[in-house]
Amino acid sequence: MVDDRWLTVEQQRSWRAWLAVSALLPDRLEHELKSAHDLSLAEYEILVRLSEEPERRLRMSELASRTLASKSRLSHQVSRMEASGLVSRAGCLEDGRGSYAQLTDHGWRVLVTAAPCHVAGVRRWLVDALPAEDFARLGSIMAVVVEHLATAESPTVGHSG
Amino acid sequence: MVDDRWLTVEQQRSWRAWLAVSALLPDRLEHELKSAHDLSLAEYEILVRLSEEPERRLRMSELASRTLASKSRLSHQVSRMEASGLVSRAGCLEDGRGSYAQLTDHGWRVLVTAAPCHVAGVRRWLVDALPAEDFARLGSIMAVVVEHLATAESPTVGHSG
DNA sequence: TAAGATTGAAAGATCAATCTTA
DNA sequence: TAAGATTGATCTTTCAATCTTA
Repeated sequence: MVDDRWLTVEQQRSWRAWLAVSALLPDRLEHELKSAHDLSLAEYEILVRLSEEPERRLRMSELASRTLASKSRLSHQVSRMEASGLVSRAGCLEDGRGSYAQLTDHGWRVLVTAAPCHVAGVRRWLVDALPAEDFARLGSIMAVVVEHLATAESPTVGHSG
Repeated sequence: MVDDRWLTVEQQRSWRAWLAVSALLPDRLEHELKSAHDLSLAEYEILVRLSEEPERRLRMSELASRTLASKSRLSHQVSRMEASGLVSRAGCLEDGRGSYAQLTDHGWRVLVTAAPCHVAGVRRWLVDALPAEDFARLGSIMAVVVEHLATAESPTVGHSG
Protein backbone atom coordinates (compact mmCIF):
# COMPACT_ATOMS: atom_id res chain seq x y z
CA MET A 1 0.00 0.00 0.00
CA VAL A 2 0.81 3.59 -0.32
CA ASP A 3 0.12 5.16 3.01
CA ASP A 4 2.25 5.64 6.10
CA ARG A 5 -0.60 4.95 8.43
CA TRP A 6 -1.07 1.37 7.34
CA LEU A 7 -1.02 -1.79 9.42
CA THR A 8 2.10 -3.82 10.00
CA VAL A 9 2.41 -7.01 7.98
CA GLU A 10 1.53 -8.99 11.07
CA GLN A 11 -1.51 -6.85 11.85
CA GLN A 12 -2.67 -7.15 8.31
CA ARG A 13 -2.38 -10.91 8.46
CA SER A 14 -4.54 -10.90 11.58
CA TRP A 15 -7.08 -8.59 10.01
CA ARG A 16 -7.38 -10.75 6.92
CA ALA A 17 -7.76 -13.88 8.99
CA TRP A 18 -10.59 -12.13 10.79
CA LEU A 19 -12.18 -11.20 7.45
CA ALA A 20 -11.89 -14.77 6.24
CA VAL A 21 -13.54 -16.29 9.30
CA SER A 22 -16.32 -13.76 9.33
CA ALA A 23 -17.07 -14.58 5.69
CA LEU A 24 -16.63 -18.35 5.80
CA LEU A 25 -18.14 -19.29 9.14
CA PRO A 26 -21.65 -17.81 8.68
CA ASP A 27 -21.67 -19.23 5.18
CA ARG A 28 -20.93 -22.71 6.43
CA LEU A 29 -23.49 -22.52 9.21
CA GLU A 30 -26.10 -21.11 6.89
CA HIS A 31 -25.66 -23.86 4.31
CA GLU A 32 -25.86 -26.59 6.93
CA LEU A 33 -29.00 -25.16 8.45
CA LYS A 34 -30.54 -24.43 5.07
CA SER A 35 -29.94 -27.81 3.53
CA ALA A 36 -30.99 -29.81 6.59
CA HIS A 37 -33.86 -27.65 7.86
CA ASP A 38 -34.62 -25.07 5.19
CA LEU A 39 -33.87 -22.30 7.65
CA SER A 40 -31.64 -19.26 7.21
CA LEU A 41 -29.34 -18.04 9.96
CA ALA A 42 -31.42 -14.88 10.26
CA GLU A 43 -34.58 -16.92 10.77
CA TYR A 44 -32.83 -19.13 13.28
CA GLU A 45 -31.64 -16.16 15.33
CA ILE A 46 -35.14 -14.78 15.47
CA LEU A 47 -36.60 -18.11 16.57
CA VAL A 48 -33.96 -18.37 19.31
CA ARG A 49 -34.58 -14.89 20.66
CA LEU A 50 -38.33 -15.39 20.78
CA SER A 51 -37.98 -18.83 22.35
CA GLU A 52 -36.09 -17.33 25.26
CA GLU A 53 -38.98 -15.12 26.31
CA PRO A 54 -41.54 -16.34 28.86
CA GLU A 55 -44.41 -15.92 26.40
CA ARG A 56 -42.27 -16.57 23.37
CA ARG A 57 -42.86 -13.10 22.02
CA LEU A 58 -41.01 -9.80 21.81
CA ARG A 59 -41.72 -6.29 20.65
CA MET A 60 -40.48 -5.71 17.12
CA SER A 61 -38.02 -3.00 18.09
CA GLU A 62 -36.62 -5.08 20.94
CA LEU A 63 -36.23 -8.07 18.64
CA ALA A 64 -34.50 -5.85 16.10
CA SER A 65 -32.02 -4.61 18.65
CA ARG A 66 -31.29 -8.10 19.99
CA THR A 67 -30.70 -9.56 16.54
CA LEU A 68 -28.78 -6.45 15.52
CA ALA A 69 -31.03 -5.92 12.53
CA SER A 70 -32.54 -2.67 11.30
CA LYS A 71 -36.23 -2.19 11.95
CA SER A 72 -36.90 -2.32 8.26
CA ARG A 73 -34.97 -5.53 7.75
CA LEU A 74 -36.64 -7.18 10.70
CA SER A 75 -40.06 -6.12 9.55
CA HIS A 76 -39.54 -7.67 6.11
CA GLN A 77 -37.99 -10.77 7.64
CA VAL A 78 -40.87 -11.28 10.06
CA SER A 79 -43.36 -10.85 7.21
CA ARG A 80 -41.69 -13.69 5.34
CA MET A 81 -41.63 -15.84 8.47
CA GLU A 82 -45.27 -15.07 9.07
CA ALA A 83 -45.99 -16.32 5.58
CA SER A 84 -44.19 -19.57 6.32
CA GLY A 85 -45.95 -19.94 9.66
CA LEU A 86 -42.92 -19.64 11.95
CA VAL A 87 -44.14 -16.53 13.76
CA SER A 88 -47.24 -14.40 13.97
CA ARG A 89 -47.76 -10.74 14.71
CA ALA A 90 -49.93 -9.34 17.44
CA GLY A 91 -50.88 -5.82 18.42
CA CYS A 92 -49.65 -4.35 21.68
CA LEU A 93 -52.06 -3.34 24.44
CA GLU A 94 -49.66 -1.19 26.46
CA ASP A 95 -48.66 0.91 23.47
CA GLY A 96 -50.94 1.29 20.49
CA ARG A 97 -48.01 1.94 18.18
CA GLY A 98 -46.20 -1.24 19.08
CA SER A 99 -46.46 -4.80 17.87
CA TYR A 100 -45.27 -8.19 18.98
CA ALA A 101 -43.63 -10.99 17.06
CA GLN A 102 -44.91 -14.23 18.53
CA LEU A 103 -43.33 -17.64 18.07
CA THR A 104 -45.93 -20.10 16.77
CA ASP A 105 -46.09 -23.74 17.85
CA HIS A 106 -44.80 -24.64 14.44
CA GLY A 107 -41.93 -22.19 14.83
CA TRP A 108 -41.08 -23.71 18.21
CA ARG A 109 -41.02 -27.22 16.78
CA VAL A 110 -38.85 -26.14 13.87
CA LEU A 111 -36.43 -24.51 16.28
CA VAL A 112 -36.25 -27.56 18.54
CA THR A 113 -35.63 -29.74 15.51
CA ALA A 114 -33.00 -27.50 13.96
CA ALA A 115 -31.09 -26.45 17.07
CA PRO A 116 -28.89 -29.56 17.39
CA CYS A 117 -27.72 -29.10 13.82
CA HIS A 118 -26.81 -25.48 14.40
CA VAL A 119 -25.11 -26.13 17.71
CA ALA A 120 -23.14 -28.98 16.18
CA GLY A 121 -21.99 -26.57 13.48
CA VAL A 122 -20.91 -23.90 15.94
CA ARG A 123 -19.04 -26.57 17.90
CA ARG A 124 -17.49 -28.17 14.89
CA TRP A 125 -16.32 -25.05 13.13
CA LEU A 126 -15.41 -22.85 16.05
CA VAL A 127 -15.70 -24.06 19.62
CA ASP A 128 -14.09 -27.47 19.15
CA ALA A 129 -11.68 -26.22 16.52
CA LEU A 130 -9.81 -24.43 19.30
CA PRO A 131 -8.32 -25.30 22.68
CA ALA A 132 -10.97 -24.40 25.27
CA GLU A 133 -8.76 -21.68 26.62
CA ASP A 134 -8.45 -20.02 23.22
CA PHE A 135 -12.18 -20.05 22.64
CA ALA A 136 -12.70 -18.44 26.02
CA ARG A 137 -10.06 -15.88 25.19
CA LEU A 138 -11.75 -15.17 21.90
CA GLY A 139 -14.97 -14.58 23.79
CA SER A 140 -13.49 -12.06 26.15
CA ILE A 141 -11.71 -10.25 23.35
CA MET A 142 -14.98 -10.02 21.43
CA ALA A 143 -16.71 -8.69 24.52
CA VAL A 144 -14.22 -5.84 24.72
CA VAL A 145 -14.72 -4.99 21.05
CA VAL A 146 -18.52 -5.08 21.33
CA GLU A 147 -18.35 -2.76 24.28
CA HIS A 148 -16.12 -0.40 22.35
CA LEU A 149 -18.39 -0.46 19.30
CA ALA A 150 -21.45 0.17 21.41
CA THR A 151 -19.89 2.91 23.51
CA ALA A 152 -17.40 4.99 21.55
CA GLU A 153 -18.45 7.85 19.35
CA SER A 154 -18.02 7.45 15.65
CA PRO A 155 -15.76 10.35 14.62
CA THR A 156 -16.93 12.72 11.93
CA VAL A 157 -15.28 11.33 8.87
CA GLY A 158 -13.54 13.84 6.68
CA HIS A 159 -14.18 13.81 2.96
CA SER A 160 -10.99 14.14 1.00
CA GLY A 161 -12.25 13.62 -2.57
CA MET B 1 -32.85 -24.16 25.34
CA VAL B 2 -34.11 -27.64 25.16
CA ASP B 3 -31.23 -29.79 24.15
CA ASP B 4 -28.52 -31.56 26.12
CA ARG B 5 -25.91 -30.90 23.53
CA TRP B 6 -26.01 -27.15 23.98
CA LEU B 7 -23.21 -24.77 24.84
CA THR B 8 -22.36 -23.79 28.40
CA VAL B 9 -23.53 -20.37 29.51
CA GLU B 10 -19.99 -19.10 29.17
CA GLN B 11 -19.55 -20.55 25.68
CA GLN B 12 -22.82 -19.06 24.62
CA ARG B 13 -21.76 -15.66 25.87
CA SER B 14 -18.61 -15.95 23.80
CA TRP B 15 -20.51 -17.07 20.74
CA ARG B 16 -22.93 -14.17 21.00
CA ALA B 17 -20.12 -11.69 21.45
CA TRP B 18 -18.62 -13.09 18.26
CA LEU B 19 -21.95 -12.69 16.47
CA ALA B 20 -22.26 -9.12 17.66
CA VAL B 21 -18.82 -8.09 16.48
CA SER B 22 -19.21 -9.76 13.15
CA ALA B 23 -22.46 -7.87 12.61
CA LEU B 24 -21.45 -4.49 14.01
CA LEU B 25 -17.90 -4.10 12.80
CA PRO B 26 -18.45 -4.50 9.03
CA ASP B 27 -21.48 -2.26 9.35
CA ARG B 28 -19.47 0.48 10.99
CA LEU B 29 -16.64 0.22 8.48
CA GLU B 30 -19.06 0.14 5.58
CA HIS B 31 -20.89 3.27 6.70
CA GLU B 32 -17.68 5.19 7.25
CA LEU B 33 -16.34 4.25 3.83
CA LYS B 34 -19.68 4.83 2.14
CA SER B 35 -20.37 8.23 3.60
CA ALA B 36 -16.85 9.58 3.11
CA HIS B 37 -15.95 7.95 -0.19
CA ASP B 38 -19.11 6.41 -1.63
CA LEU B 39 -17.46 3.00 -1.62
CA SER B 40 -18.81 -0.28 -0.25
CA LEU B 41 -16.62 -2.69 1.66
CA ALA B 42 -16.95 -5.21 -1.17
CA GLU B 43 -15.74 -2.64 -3.69
CA TYR B 44 -12.89 -1.67 -1.40
CA GLU B 45 -11.72 -5.27 -1.01
CA ILE B 46 -11.68 -5.71 -4.77
CA LEU B 47 -9.70 -2.51 -5.30
CA VAL B 48 -7.18 -3.63 -2.67
CA ARG B 49 -6.68 -7.07 -4.18
CA LEU B 50 -6.19 -5.68 -7.65
CA SER B 51 -3.84 -2.98 -6.40
CA GLU B 52 -1.54 -5.60 -4.96
CA GLU B 53 -0.86 -7.21 -8.32
CA PRO B 54 2.10 -6.09 -10.46
CA GLU B 55 -0.17 -5.13 -13.36
CA ARG B 56 -3.10 -4.26 -11.14
CA ARG B 57 -5.22 -6.99 -12.62
CA LEU B 58 -6.36 -10.48 -11.70
CA ARG B 59 -8.30 -13.28 -13.32
CA MET B 60 -11.95 -13.25 -12.27
CA SER B 61 -11.84 -16.63 -10.61
CA GLU B 62 -8.68 -15.78 -8.70
CA LEU B 63 -10.19 -12.50 -7.56
CA ALA B 64 -13.31 -14.36 -6.48
CA SER B 65 -11.34 -16.79 -4.40
CA ARG B 66 -9.23 -14.07 -2.77
CA THR B 67 -12.23 -11.97 -1.85
CA LEU B 68 -14.14 -15.09 -0.79
CA ALA B 69 -16.98 -14.25 -3.13
CA SER B 70 -18.86 -16.58 -5.44
CA LYS B 71 -18.11 -16.27 -9.14
CA SER B 72 -21.59 -15.02 -9.74
CA ARG B 73 -21.42 -12.39 -7.05
CA LEU B 74 -18.05 -11.19 -8.22
CA SER B 75 -19.20 -11.02 -11.81
CA HIS B 76 -22.18 -8.84 -10.90
CA GLN B 77 -20.03 -6.72 -8.61
CA VAL B 78 -17.37 -6.15 -11.25
CA SER B 79 -20.03 -5.19 -13.77
CA ARG B 80 -21.26 -2.48 -11.41
CA MET B 81 -17.71 -1.30 -10.79
CA GLU B 82 -17.06 -1.24 -14.50
CA ALA B 83 -20.09 0.99 -14.89
CA SER B 84 -18.70 3.39 -12.29
CA GLY B 85 -15.25 3.30 -13.88
CA LEU B 86 -13.32 1.68 -11.03
CA VAL B 87 -12.25 -1.37 -13.01
CA SER B 88 -12.34 -2.62 -16.56
CA ARG B 89 -12.51 -6.09 -18.03
CA ALA B 90 -10.03 -7.54 -20.47
CA GLY B 91 -9.89 -10.83 -22.32
CA CYS B 92 -7.22 -13.37 -21.48
CA LEU B 93 -4.61 -14.38 -24.07
CA GLU B 94 -3.39 -17.54 -22.30
CA ASP B 95 -6.88 -18.97 -21.91
CA GLY B 96 -9.69 -17.94 -24.22
CA ARG B 97 -12.29 -18.71 -21.59
CA GLY B 98 -10.75 -16.46 -18.99
CA SER B 99 -11.02 -12.77 -18.32
CA TYR B 100 -9.20 -10.19 -16.25
CA ALA B 101 -10.48 -7.52 -13.94
CA GLN B 102 -8.17 -4.55 -14.31
CA LEU B 103 -7.89 -1.64 -11.91
CA THR B 104 -8.34 1.65 -13.79
CA ASP B 105 -6.39 4.79 -13.00
CA HIS B 106 -9.56 6.19 -11.53
CA GLY B 107 -9.97 3.06 -9.38
CA TRP B 108 -6.42 3.42 -8.16
CA ARG B 109 -6.93 7.04 -7.21
CA VAL B 110 -10.16 6.24 -5.41
CA LEU B 111 -8.40 3.48 -3.46
CA VAL B 112 -5.49 5.70 -2.49
CA THR B 113 -7.92 8.36 -1.36
CA ALA B 114 -10.15 6.01 0.61
CA ALA B 115 -7.56 3.74 2.20
CA PRO B 116 -6.62 6.03 5.12
CA CYS B 117 -10.27 6.22 6.12
CA HIS B 118 -10.66 2.47 6.07
CA VAL B 119 -7.42 1.80 7.90
CA ALA B 120 -8.34 4.36 10.52
CA GLY B 121 -11.63 2.53 11.00
CA VAL B 122 -9.99 -0.85 11.36
CA ARG B 123 -7.59 0.65 13.88
CA ARG B 124 -10.18 2.55 15.77
CA TRP B 125 -12.75 -0.21 16.08
CA LEU B 126 -10.54 -3.24 16.40
CA VAL B 127 -6.77 -2.96 16.46
CA ASP B 128 -6.48 -0.07 18.89
CA ALA B 129 -9.50 -1.15 20.90
CA LEU B 130 -7.39 -4.01 22.25
CA PRO B 131 -4.03 -4.44 23.92
CA ALA B 132 -1.57 -5.29 21.13
CA GLU B 133 -1.09 -8.73 22.57
CA ASP B 134 -4.81 -9.48 22.43
CA PHE B 135 -5.10 -8.36 18.84
CA ALA B 136 -2.18 -10.62 17.93
CA ARG B 137 -3.81 -13.45 19.82
CA LEU B 138 -7.06 -12.85 17.98
CA GLY B 139 -5.15 -13.08 14.73
CA SER B 140 -3.59 -16.42 15.52
CA ILE B 141 -6.89 -17.82 16.75
CA MET B 142 -8.56 -16.72 13.53
CA ALA B 143 -5.78 -18.33 11.52
CA VAL B 144 -6.47 -21.67 13.20
CA VAL B 145 -10.18 -21.39 12.47
CA VAL B 146 -9.63 -20.42 8.83
CA GLU B 147 -7.37 -23.40 8.41
CA HIS B 148 -9.97 -25.66 9.95
CA LEU B 149 -12.75 -24.26 7.76
CA ALA B 150 -10.65 -24.64 4.65
CA THR B 151 -9.42 -28.12 5.46
CA ALA B 152 -11.99 -30.17 7.32
CA GLU B 153 -14.75 -32.03 5.57
CA SER B 154 -18.28 -30.81 6.08
CA PRO B 155 -20.16 -33.79 7.51
CA THR B 156 -23.28 -35.04 5.74
CA VAL B 157 -26.02 -33.36 7.69
CA GLY B 158 -28.87 -35.58 8.80
CA HIS B 159 -32.39 -34.42 8.14
CA SER B 160 -34.61 -35.02 11.12
CA GLY B 161 -37.82 -33.23 10.04
C1' DT C 1 -42.75 16.32 17.24
C1' DA C 2 -41.09 12.08 18.07
C1' DA C 3 -41.31 6.88 18.56
C1' DG C 4 -42.79 2.30 16.85
C1' DA C 5 -43.38 0.12 12.95
C1' DT C 6 -44.33 -0.84 8.04
C1' DT C 7 -43.92 -0.11 3.01
C1' DG C 8 -42.19 0.14 -1.87
C1' DA C 9 -38.44 0.95 -4.75
C1' DA C 10 -33.67 0.28 -5.57
C1' DA C 11 -29.38 -2.13 -4.75
C1' DG C 12 -27.13 -6.38 -3.70
C1' DA C 13 -26.69 -11.55 -3.16
C1' DT C 14 -27.94 -16.23 -4.51
C1' DC C 15 -29.29 -19.92 -7.52
C1' DA C 16 -29.84 -22.42 -11.50
C1' DA C 17 -29.12 -22.15 -16.22
C1' DT C 18 -26.24 -20.86 -20.16
C1' DC C 19 -22.40 -19.75 -23.20
C1' DT C 20 -17.74 -20.38 -24.79
C1' DT C 21 -13.37 -22.48 -25.03
C1' DA C 22 -10.19 -26.40 -23.20
C1' DT D 1 -17.26 -33.30 -20.55
C1' DA D 2 -15.42 -29.88 -17.63
C1' DA D 3 -13.61 -25.12 -16.43
C1' DG D 4 -14.00 -20.01 -16.65
C1' DA D 5 -17.19 -16.80 -16.64
C1' DT D 6 -21.65 -14.48 -17.32
C1' DT D 7 -26.72 -13.97 -17.15
C1' DG D 8 -31.57 -13.51 -15.59
C1' DA D 9 -34.81 -14.60 -12.12
C1' DT D 10 -35.60 -14.57 -7.42
C1' DC D 11 -34.77 -13.48 -2.75
C1' DT D 12 -32.84 -10.28 0.75
C1' DT D 13 -31.20 -5.88 2.37
C1' DT D 14 -31.14 -0.98 2.40
C1' DC D 15 -32.96 3.60 1.96
C1' DA D 16 -36.22 7.05 2.17
C1' DA D 17 -40.93 7.92 2.79
C1' DT D 18 -45.11 7.00 5.22
C1' DC D 19 -48.59 5.81 8.64
C1' DT D 20 -50.29 5.69 13.34
C1' DT D 21 -50.27 6.63 18.12
C1' DA D 22 -47.75 9.00 22.22
